[in-house]
Amino acid sequence: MQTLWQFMRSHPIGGTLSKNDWENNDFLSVTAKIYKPHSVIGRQDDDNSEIFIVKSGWAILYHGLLDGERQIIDTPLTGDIVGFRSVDGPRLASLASITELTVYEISSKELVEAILSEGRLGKKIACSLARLNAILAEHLMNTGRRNAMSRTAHFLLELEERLSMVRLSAHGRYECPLTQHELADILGMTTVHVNRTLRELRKADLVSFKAGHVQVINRKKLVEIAGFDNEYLR
Amino acid sequence: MQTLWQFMRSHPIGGTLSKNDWENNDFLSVTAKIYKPHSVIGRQDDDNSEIFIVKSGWAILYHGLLDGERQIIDTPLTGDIVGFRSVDGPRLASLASITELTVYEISSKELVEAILSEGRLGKKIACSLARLNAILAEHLMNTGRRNAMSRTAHFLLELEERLSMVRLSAHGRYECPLTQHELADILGMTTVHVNRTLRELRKADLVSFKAGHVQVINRKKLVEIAGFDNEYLR
DNA sequence: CGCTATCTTGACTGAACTCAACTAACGTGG
DNA sequence: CCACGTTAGTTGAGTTCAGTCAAGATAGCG
Repeated sequence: MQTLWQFMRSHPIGGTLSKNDWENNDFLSVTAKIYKPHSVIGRQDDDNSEIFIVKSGWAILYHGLLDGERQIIDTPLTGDIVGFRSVDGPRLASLASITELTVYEISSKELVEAILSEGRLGKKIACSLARLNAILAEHLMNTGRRNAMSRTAHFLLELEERLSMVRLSAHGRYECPLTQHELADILGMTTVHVNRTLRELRKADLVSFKAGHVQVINRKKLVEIAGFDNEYLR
Repeated sequence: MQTLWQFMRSHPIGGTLSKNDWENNDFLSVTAKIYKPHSVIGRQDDDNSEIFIVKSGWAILYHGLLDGERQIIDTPLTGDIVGFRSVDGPRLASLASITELTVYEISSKELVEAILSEGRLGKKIACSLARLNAILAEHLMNTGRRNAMSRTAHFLLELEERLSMVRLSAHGRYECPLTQHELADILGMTTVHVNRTLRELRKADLVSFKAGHVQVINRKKLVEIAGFDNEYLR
């Protein structure tokens, strides 16, 4: 059992709040819950209204379409908020763990009440949502206006940047537990084409993705063909 | 010159606040500014940090890529917030008017201060951003996992729903001042293909888009091929 | 050791793009 | 008021990038 102030200090939401700020607010308690790899944490269309904040591990947030296809909306990482809705209602997307995943689970109603009585929390949540917005907008450019190469390159660079911010990447290297199939559902491509594209990227000595390990080889060129600008992740 | 409470009562952000709620807060004044059709209200990469709230008219929020392509992120409508960022920094996208456009312009810094001192504002902003998130996620499904037909159908249904909420659509009819070229940049397609797709939709007696006028003809079938569920717009 | 998930590759297909030409609508200035 | 330029929309022919289908390789696991 922990209070929310602990979350507030986690990256990338930032830690401008001291523990003291929250002493009168520990009614807003959160439990850190641990899930096994490949478990479903929250299911699309379900009515349970918890909000999740990722503490550690990899997850995917996805929406299944009627024809059996799915689109992965985002890969929430440490500090990211999932499931906040503008109104009461069913979940719009499912959250599933990829690795072992630790999440804070907060009652939606209690979080809203806490926002009402503590402006700093409202600000943090708003900022976090604004950042997610920017990420989604960038994914939209990816699927809408970039070809397979530049799209894949862009996403791998995004991951590198996001992971750096939570100390999970350095020197262009990081662990990425996503399968090519999952990558395909993120990028709006087929598994087969993801495979070919990764081969191309490797052959061009730009970036390699093998056995869950990503290594940026030629950052300058990669950034160029991806049209990558990290400003949106700040 | 108006105070922000006026905005708060506008759809779809909802009007749970009374004028009284804001009497001690009219330091947060906002000016409603009117722009001519096809003017640029805020430019990508610029450092001015106003936040815009659309009062009336049509606008597009877009991001230009290096190769001259652009992706339209959203078409903000009455009540929608544009330009809120998680940190200080340049604009991530440009905002341009399509029709005559009236927007409230609010200093980013002042808005954040107001959020800090008034929880209800923070809640409203957070909810508004969460809704935008849901819209972007849906656009992502569109470009990532739906074909031209169902993608176009989906967007036309989204517009119908969003416009209904601000009383600008009824009985499946609404005015839409977007060109096919703009539609293409929203949907991640080419102008030519948008044209062909609209013809198909018309020929199948599903929906017609002619001369800025949209008419849903067979809603049931249209919803079906689009895989449309309006829940995300609530 | 066999089962299953993941990855890889090749051959073929097709949805959407490109290029190009033409029509329609509109505005504006001579 | 018509001539001209400009923007928007339309259509056809040919191309291409990514998808589909199918088969095999690899590897992790119970």
